[in-house]
Amino acid sequence: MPLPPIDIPYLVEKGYERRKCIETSLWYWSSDPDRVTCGDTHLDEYTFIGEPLISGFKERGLELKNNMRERFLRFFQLRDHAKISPYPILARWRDDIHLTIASIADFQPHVTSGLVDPPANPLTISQPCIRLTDVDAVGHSGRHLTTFEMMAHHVFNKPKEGIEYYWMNRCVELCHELFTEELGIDAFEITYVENPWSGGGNAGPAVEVIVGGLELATLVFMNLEEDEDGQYEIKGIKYSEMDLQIVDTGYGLERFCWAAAGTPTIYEAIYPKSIDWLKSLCEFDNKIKHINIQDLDNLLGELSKISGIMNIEVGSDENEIFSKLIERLSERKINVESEQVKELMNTLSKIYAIPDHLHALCNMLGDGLVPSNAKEGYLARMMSRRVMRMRDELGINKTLPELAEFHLDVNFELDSLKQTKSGVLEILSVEEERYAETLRRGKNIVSNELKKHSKDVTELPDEFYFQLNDSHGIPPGMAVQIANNISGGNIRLRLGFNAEMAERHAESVKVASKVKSKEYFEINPSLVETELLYYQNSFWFEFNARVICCEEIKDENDNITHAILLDKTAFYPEGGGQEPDFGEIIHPNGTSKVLDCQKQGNYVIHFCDSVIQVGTVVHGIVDYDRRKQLMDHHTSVHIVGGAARKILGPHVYQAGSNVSEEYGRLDITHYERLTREDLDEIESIANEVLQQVDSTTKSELDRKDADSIYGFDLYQGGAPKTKKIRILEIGTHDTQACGGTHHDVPGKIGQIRVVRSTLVQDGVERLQIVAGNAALSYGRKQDQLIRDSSSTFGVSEKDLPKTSSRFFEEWKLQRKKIEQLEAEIIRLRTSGVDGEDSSEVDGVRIIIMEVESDIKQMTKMVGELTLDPNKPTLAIIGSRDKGGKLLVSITENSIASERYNASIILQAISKYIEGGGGGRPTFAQGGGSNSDGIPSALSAAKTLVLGKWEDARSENILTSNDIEELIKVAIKLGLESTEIGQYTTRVAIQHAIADGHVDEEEAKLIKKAAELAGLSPEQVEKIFEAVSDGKIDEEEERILKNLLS
RNA sequence: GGGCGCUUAGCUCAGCUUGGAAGAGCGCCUGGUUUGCAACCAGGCGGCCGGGGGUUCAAAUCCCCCAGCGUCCA
Repeated sequence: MPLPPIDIPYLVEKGYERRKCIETSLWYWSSDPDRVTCGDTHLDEYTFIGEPLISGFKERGLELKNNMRERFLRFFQLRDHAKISPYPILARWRDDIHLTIASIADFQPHVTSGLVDPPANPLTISQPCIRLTDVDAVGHSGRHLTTFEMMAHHVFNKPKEGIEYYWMNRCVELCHELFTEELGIDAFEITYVENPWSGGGNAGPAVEVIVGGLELATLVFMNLEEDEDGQYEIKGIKYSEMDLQIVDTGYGLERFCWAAAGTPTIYEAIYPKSIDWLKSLCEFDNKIKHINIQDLDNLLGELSKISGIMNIEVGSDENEIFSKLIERLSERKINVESEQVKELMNTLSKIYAIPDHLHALCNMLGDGLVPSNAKEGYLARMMSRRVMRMRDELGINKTLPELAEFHLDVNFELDSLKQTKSGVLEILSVEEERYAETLRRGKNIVSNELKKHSKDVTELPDEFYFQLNDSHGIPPGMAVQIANNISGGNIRLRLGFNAEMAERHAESVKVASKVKSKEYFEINPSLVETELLYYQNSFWFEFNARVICCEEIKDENDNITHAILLDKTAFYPEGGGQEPDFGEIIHPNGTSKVLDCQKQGNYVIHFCDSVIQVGTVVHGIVDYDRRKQLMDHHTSVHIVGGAARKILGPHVYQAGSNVSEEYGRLDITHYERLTREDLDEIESIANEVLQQVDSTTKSELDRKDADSIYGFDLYQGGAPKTKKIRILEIGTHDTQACGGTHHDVPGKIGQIRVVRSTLVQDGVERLQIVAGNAALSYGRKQDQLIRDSSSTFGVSEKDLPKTSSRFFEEWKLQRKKIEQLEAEIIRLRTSGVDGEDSSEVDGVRIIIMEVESDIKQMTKMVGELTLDPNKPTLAIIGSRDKGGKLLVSITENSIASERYNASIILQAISKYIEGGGGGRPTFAQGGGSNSDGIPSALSAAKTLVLGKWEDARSENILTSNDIEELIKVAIKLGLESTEIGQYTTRVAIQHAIADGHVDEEEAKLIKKAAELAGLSPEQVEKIFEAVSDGKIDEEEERILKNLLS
């Protein structure tokens, strides 16, 4: 069933009525008898523009925000709410969102799930938030912001435990008092709209508080949780009541300020100095001079009123919006042209959006975020690029750090930031450089694309714009501008293109799959949870315990056969980046090796190589050397992390870590590459800590207390998921929540070396650390490397760098020398080919030879042979290299290239090496798998090109089949000759003699042979007559044999 | 987390569609020109075409895998 109607006796008392909105059909409460809408419809325009609804606030900007916030918080403090300091804007205590998007986000999921107590109850807070979903509307609508403060009062009721502070009625009462008594808003202007809220697995009735057409607050009464069998249904999802009943309110600080200022847009209320500054920087007055607008403020006010009720959404058609705007304006007797308004809005929207974006950016960076091309860091990059793009479009000649510095000075309380001002500016300066690089590359790509089109092209392919945007970060509008700058052309973007692109992106969005934690086997929940001895003392290595479960299992590691649970253990299971303990378990029937150790729920599973009887008491022994080394590395990781933060700045945050026996690995966020000097400094500080900090402090605190004592930098190892938090303090150097095992005395580590750093992701550097014994053996290994290398060179260790670079230089010189000599050999080889390898046919030099070179040298050779146009040459060379290589090359544009075709010749001869090949008519190469066929291939070439058909037959190198094939090729090439005629005739005669029979074809050939043999016409005729009867007698055979010789 | 693009000379990049002798511009070196510099002219040096597999006679080019970088979207 749907939620029941809301009953608010307090409002009834105050003369409010519950009515149904004629536009939205939502139920709302109002004390204005004439009201027919809920207040938040396209019929309700802002009533406060020029006539502030909240009185008594003359100031603007930061001061206005400060005073308004103070009024709000004090109001609730005076009514039994504890004031809570705002949480960070980066929601690092959560792993489902990057940014804090609402005040309630501070308490999710740990408090809202009931796991952890709230920091106070009831409480009030003003929480800075960032929401980037409507980023495109910022500056255009007059009210959208990406960054804002959500003021709130929260209550966490637990009726079952008798904890009940207040619920719906009192909440509305507080809200109503705040608006009417504290801020002096006319009750007639306020409507309360019922609109159930749901999200993130929770839901409940909710009331939107609309004042003067603007939603100033939302009061949510979260008392439902998602439940398939639940009795309530909201937006198709079923819910049931939960134990916790939460009052979740949200009051928009900036909207309060706007309602108090009555400025045309929200931006003028909160960023007035920035807007004035930007206007003067881009010479706004000059820009709008030609637009000829009489009363700008009036126009803007009306525009804002209209756009406030028009619900401008991203992707809606720009032209349609503007024509509607013009229509509405003319109804108000303001006559302007569409183009004028468009131009004005295009400029103003950027002037409005820049301070908003800078505010979000400074908030993020101020909280220690490092820009990146992935994850939360990308959000900062996106915002900074938006700012730079708008700045460039306005023609403002200021760097990003300059813009940010002004913004920080004017709109921020600097001491509230974690990051230093210079840190923020330095990071932005790096971002600006990277943006310039992206732009430069983009220009290159556009320019290359233009080369593909004619000069008067007016449209570029869609695919080009899509790719330029998605892969190279250049939006279509900018691409067009760049293109026109380069070509001076008249390229335009197709209408509706941007909307199409947004649609395309929407299509490609897929739902991310949830990762399930691994289950090794099903554990009976009645079994007692494992008592963790390693937390009681991290140097507890031997213990007695009782086996409570032994399960036979299969594992990748063949030696592991059984999973064993004990009632208590000193074996540390893999977790928090620390690898598991190994060791052995001694039991009455022998000793089992512990080869792996994992945690599942609250159980520690020991993976062993043999069975142990359930119920037996066993003695566990943890491998001390391994554990000591793991602790050396793990504690070192914390020490190095603290040292890096000291050296590099407060933005250094742990982005992951891994601890093994060989080394420790620590990923930290940082905005530029680390130098060896940086690493040396970090290393030095880390080692100082070993000297100076006598002992570490380990404690276990309630989440609520840990948050308030240490703050949220505590959770660098990941979002905490438990009620109790284990904390490791290393003096004043570093404090972290960590479930790993650690030294009590840091000095026991001995020494720490930061071996190297690598970039694992944009904005994340990985430090590799060795400590304790691993540091010692690392040093030894390094020494060994140097000893080995220097003994190879036969020099002392200190001469190694000098010697190795000398050797390297010499090696390069000698390699060059070898190449030169090889070239020389080729020249010699090719200049001396006039012997048996070379001959001449009708003015073309023919070179056919076998060489002992690879294909690269061969190509150089034929280059030498055929590049001279004064010496028309056909070169055919073969080599036995790699299954046989053949190369045919012909001097281009010469009589040789007219006569021969390299590709055809190559194909005719490459079959002798059982291969193939191809190429151009003047250059062809091929290879095969039978290098012994090279001589046959080359003599085939000789036969073909030199016409030595007789030699081929008599020398018996080629079979008659081969020769017949070659003859076909010769005819294809147009290389017919007397000898081909003679040869084919001879073959015909032989056939005739052999089978004692002559057919018509053979007869003709024999006649031709006779002619070519120089017989007189009479003799020829006689022979022809003799054989043309189809039979051959003895006399005729004698004549034919004569012919053959 | 997902999509797309890129990786070739010291630098910036063509070449890949359609496999067949690795290119251009800048820089560097030598020479010419010049009082000298810049500019110009001629010549030269400089490449495991990111790594690994595969297809093919033949791969910078086609296919698969990996890495790095970039970029858009979550």
